[in-house]
Amino acid sequence: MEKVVNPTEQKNLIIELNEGREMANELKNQLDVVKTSPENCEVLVEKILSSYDKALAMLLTCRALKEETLPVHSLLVPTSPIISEGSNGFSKDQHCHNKGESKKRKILPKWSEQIRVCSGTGLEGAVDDGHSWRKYGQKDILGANFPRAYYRCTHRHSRGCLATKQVQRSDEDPSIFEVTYKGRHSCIQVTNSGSAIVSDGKEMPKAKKARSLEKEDQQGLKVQNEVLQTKQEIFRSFSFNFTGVESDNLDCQFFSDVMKESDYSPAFLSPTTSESNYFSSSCQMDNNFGTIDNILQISESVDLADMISTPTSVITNSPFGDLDFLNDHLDFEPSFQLDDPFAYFS
DNA sequence: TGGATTTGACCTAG
DNA sequence: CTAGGTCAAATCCA
Repeated sequence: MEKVVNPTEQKNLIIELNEGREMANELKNQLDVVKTSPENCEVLVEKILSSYDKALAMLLTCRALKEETLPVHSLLVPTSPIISEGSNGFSKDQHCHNKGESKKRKILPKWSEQIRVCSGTGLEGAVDDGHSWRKYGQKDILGANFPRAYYRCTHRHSRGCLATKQVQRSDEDPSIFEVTYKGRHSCIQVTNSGSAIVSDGKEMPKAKKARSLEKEDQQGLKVQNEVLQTKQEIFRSFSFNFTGVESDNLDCQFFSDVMKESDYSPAFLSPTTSESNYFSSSCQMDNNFGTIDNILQISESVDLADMISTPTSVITNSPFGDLDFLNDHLDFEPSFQLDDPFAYFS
C-alpha cells in the first residue's frame, strides 16, 4: 500500500497516536499505584480513546474521500471464506444477487459492526442505527445458538433502497450483536435525536417500533429505542472534518472500504444529510467511549472473522483497541512505531 | 386498514 | 446436498 495521507494529516495523526501512547503509559503507571482512583484511570482511558478515535478518523476521512472518486465496483472487496469456529458463520461469504429482488445473491457493498451492549444498561440486545428496517426473515444458523435476523430498508420498494442488514447475536457473549450491513441506503433517513425520521419527513411510529423491539427481545434480539441515541453517541466519537482533507489524502485504503461499502456512506460522505450527525464536520470528540458501555466496531466483513474469533479482545477494549483488523489493510510491520506509522504502510 | 413481523418454502452458491 | 439468503402469504397490532 502506498503512503496514506498528506503531511499535515500525517503529522496530526502521529501526534494523536503518540498522545494515546503516552496516556496509555501513564495509565499503566497509574495502575501500578494502588491508591490511584478509578476516576483518574477513567479519565486517562477516555483521553486515550479520544486520541485513537481522532487518529483513526483522520485515516477514515482520507480514505473515504478517495474512494468517493472510484467506481463502486472497484470498492468491492471479495469476502473471505474464513469462518471461525463459533462465529455463527457471520462472516461467511455472502455473494450477491444480480436480479435485484430475486433470490440470487447480490453484489452489494458489505461491512460489519460488532455492537456490545452491557447488561444493566437497559440496552441489552439493542441493535438500531437510526435507519428504519423491516425484518424480512430469520434463520437458524448452523452452529449458532441464536437465529440470524434479516432486515431490509423500509423504503426498499418506495425508494428502491437496497440496504439490508443481518443481526446475529454472539454465542460467546450474548451481549454482543454482530451486524452486517449490505448495500447502501439510497434513502436518507436518520435523526439526530433518537427518533427515526425518514427522508419524507415521517417519523417512525415509536409504538410500533417498540413493539417490534419487544418481539425481538423474545427471541434474543431485543432492540430498544435507546440504542439509537447510544449509537449516535458512538458515531459522534468518530466525528471528523471533511473540509480539511486534501485530495492527496486519498491514499488510505482501509477505512474507506468500510465507509464506501457501508450503508452509512451517504452519511459519512455527505454532510448535508441528517446522518451527518454521526460524522459531523466539527471533528468533535466527546469521549463518549468512556461514558457508555457500548462498544462498536466497524470492519469490513472480511475482517469480521478475526473479530469474531476473538470477541473478547475486541469488545473489552476500545473500539480501536484491537487493531488487528487494521493489519489486513495496512500491513503494519510487527515493530510498528508510532513515531512514524506511515513508514509502515505498504 | 395499513404497515410490520413471522415463518415455511424456495432459490442459489459452494 | 446443505446452508444461507430471500420471498411472500399469513398473521399481528396500533
